[in-house]
Amino acid sequence: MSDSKIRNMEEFAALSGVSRPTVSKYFNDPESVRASIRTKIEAALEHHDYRPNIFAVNQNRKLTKNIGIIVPYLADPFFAEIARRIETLVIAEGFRPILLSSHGDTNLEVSNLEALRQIKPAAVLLAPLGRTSDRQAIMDFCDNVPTVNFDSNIEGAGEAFIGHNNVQATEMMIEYLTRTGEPPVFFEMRTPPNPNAIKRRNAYLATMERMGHTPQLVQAEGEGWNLEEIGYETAKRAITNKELSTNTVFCSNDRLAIGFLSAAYELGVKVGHAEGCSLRVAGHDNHPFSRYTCPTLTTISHNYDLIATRSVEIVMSMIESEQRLEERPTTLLDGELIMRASA
Amino acid sequence: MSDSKIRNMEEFAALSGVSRPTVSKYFNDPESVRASIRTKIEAALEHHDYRPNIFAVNQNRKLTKNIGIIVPYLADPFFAEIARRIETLVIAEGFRPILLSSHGDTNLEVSNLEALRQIKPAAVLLAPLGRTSDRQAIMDFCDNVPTVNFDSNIEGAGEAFIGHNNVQATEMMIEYLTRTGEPPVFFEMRTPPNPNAIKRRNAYLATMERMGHTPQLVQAEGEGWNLEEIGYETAKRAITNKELSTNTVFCSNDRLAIGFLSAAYELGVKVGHAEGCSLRVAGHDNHPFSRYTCPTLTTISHNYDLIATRSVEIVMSMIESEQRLEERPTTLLDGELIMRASA
DNA sequence: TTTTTTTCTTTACGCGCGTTAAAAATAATA
DNA sequence: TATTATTTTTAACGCGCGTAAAGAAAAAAA
Repeated sequence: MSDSKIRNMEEFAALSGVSRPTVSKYFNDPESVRASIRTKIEAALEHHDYRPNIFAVNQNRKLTKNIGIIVPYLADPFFAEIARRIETLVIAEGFRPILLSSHGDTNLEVSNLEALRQIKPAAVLLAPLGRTSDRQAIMDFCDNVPTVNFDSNIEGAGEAFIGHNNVQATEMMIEYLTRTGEPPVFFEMRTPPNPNAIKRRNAYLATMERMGHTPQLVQAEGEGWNLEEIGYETAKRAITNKELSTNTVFCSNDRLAIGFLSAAYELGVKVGHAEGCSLRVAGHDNHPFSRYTCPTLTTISHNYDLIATRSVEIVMSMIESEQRLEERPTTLLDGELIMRASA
Repeated sequence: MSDSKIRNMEEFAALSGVSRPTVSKYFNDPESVRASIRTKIEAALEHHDYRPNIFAVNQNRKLTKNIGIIVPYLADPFFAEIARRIETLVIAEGFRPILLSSHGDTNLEVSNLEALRQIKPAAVLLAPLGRTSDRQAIMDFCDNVPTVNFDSNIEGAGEAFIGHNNVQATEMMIEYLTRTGEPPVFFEMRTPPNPNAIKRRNAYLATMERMGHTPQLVQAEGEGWNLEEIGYETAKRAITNKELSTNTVFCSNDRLAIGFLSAAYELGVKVGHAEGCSLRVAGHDNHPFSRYTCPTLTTISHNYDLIATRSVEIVMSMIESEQRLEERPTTLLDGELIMRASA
């Protein structure tokens, strides 16, 4: 498979018996050269294992074959899972994904944007931090790089937004919980990092009002992305102090719910809809681990696959059409109720 | 902060009143130019926001400021967490981390290696898939790129290895479990993807023998990285069929343990060392979620920070000394017993 | 076979920056 | 102030490839 190392395209062209510009053409699109030539080049490739220098290639192109992906916190399995799917799709489309995590840090998000801009990506998929994002930096970035915003909506940022239909999902869960028992208390952070949480809170309040129930917000005080810990501590407090006005708790997201379940277990409070349980707990997101909590967590699934697929679809259409979208289409994906043991 | 866009270093040099070669020198090391010149350049930077074209820079350097990081499966919180720490350290050292996940796929691992090679990284931190890795491809890669192997040891690959002291950790846990109750059964996959698992199995067998207890392996048949599911299914089978010869289970890793706990809960088997519990379960890895399982998981912590810190340290010393290491130093980090409620 | 169309080869320039050698300017030392 | 050491400027080449123009060759159509 290999002989001597080849320095550059010039050398490789000589070895394959084809001129350099034609070889260059081949590497940009193998179909663009005649079959006979293609055979020659590919035969040479078998013996010499040459690949164009990626830096030289990118220097001479306005846009590269890179697609940037920024997520707010990669150690969160939710984003890890979405990133994984997006990467796979991007590779299948023949692009190279560049995955960056902001690790919950505003400055890192900004420098991730700067790093991507340098790389001249064909497009970027951006899931911003949300509340703590540097809005101006993001808007500037989106002016220069074709971007699709997903998960956390930053109004006006990017050419399109793909996110969750928090209203539909929240209504559905409240309806379910109320129909099968008591209306829920809402368990959340007072200052959540993610705007989805705000939408969910408002949807909770509106729905409860509409249904004629009195809402109750149980709020955690913490900051940051250590949501399980925040949920755990707050749940312990709320249960111990008997702060919950009903026997049903709707958590703003699954990670808080996981902390809640841990606290409940520790305090000997049995959770579930079965006999002998004193509390029901539901979550939101269908976290990869929600299937294995004790009890298994009733939650709302936001189809990972669809978010990934739709985002990549839009990005690809942007790249192909080579122009920005006129309006800013917003896709809100409906959630699906995942009924398990906890509620 | 910004005026007109600057095309290249030539233009920026003109604006700052310094010659281009000197500006180039400045960007490679600001300390290498006279203070008066530095002031001029930095003053210009305030107004014009110019940064050297990364492709042109890298094309003209043998090595870049990139440091590659490859992990086998980023959606696994264990690797997500390690990757996060490594990234942070790498950035602090003034390098740019390029994080790639193999998503459990041999071919993707190989193409990740190829992608990195193209990028001419200063060094690479590689956590391979393990059993399913293409050993030859990895060895070839390591010949060409200075690499540090961590987590899964591929014998002879890379300039150094940093991993877990599986023997010490396993012995410690068995000793603890035996001292506080019955000796454990070992719960694992028959064909684990990761070589650590094999080391742990062997350490279990050896330690049990040495202590004069009869070992028992309870093995899951699954393949792949969906460990919680595999643990869950196998635990259900083992508990239902009463396959466990003692009341204590030592899981090869925390993700299997999480599945185990879920199954036990579902079957109404109380887990823990407290009164009224019929089973003890321990894990291995101190998975980020092991703190929130029900009951909280007794496990062995492999200091994330140390793995990340040591790996980056070695990489940096390799880069600075500009030469390969003579031998292949192997660092095995001792585990720490994390006593929680499950055992 | 001749004409037309398509594709390839040759030649050459440009991308933005690293780097070097010689000349010029500046700083440090005597 | 004169001398020496250090840094900067000027000028120029090279990195590896994209790309454009003009002529040559091959394939397709007449």
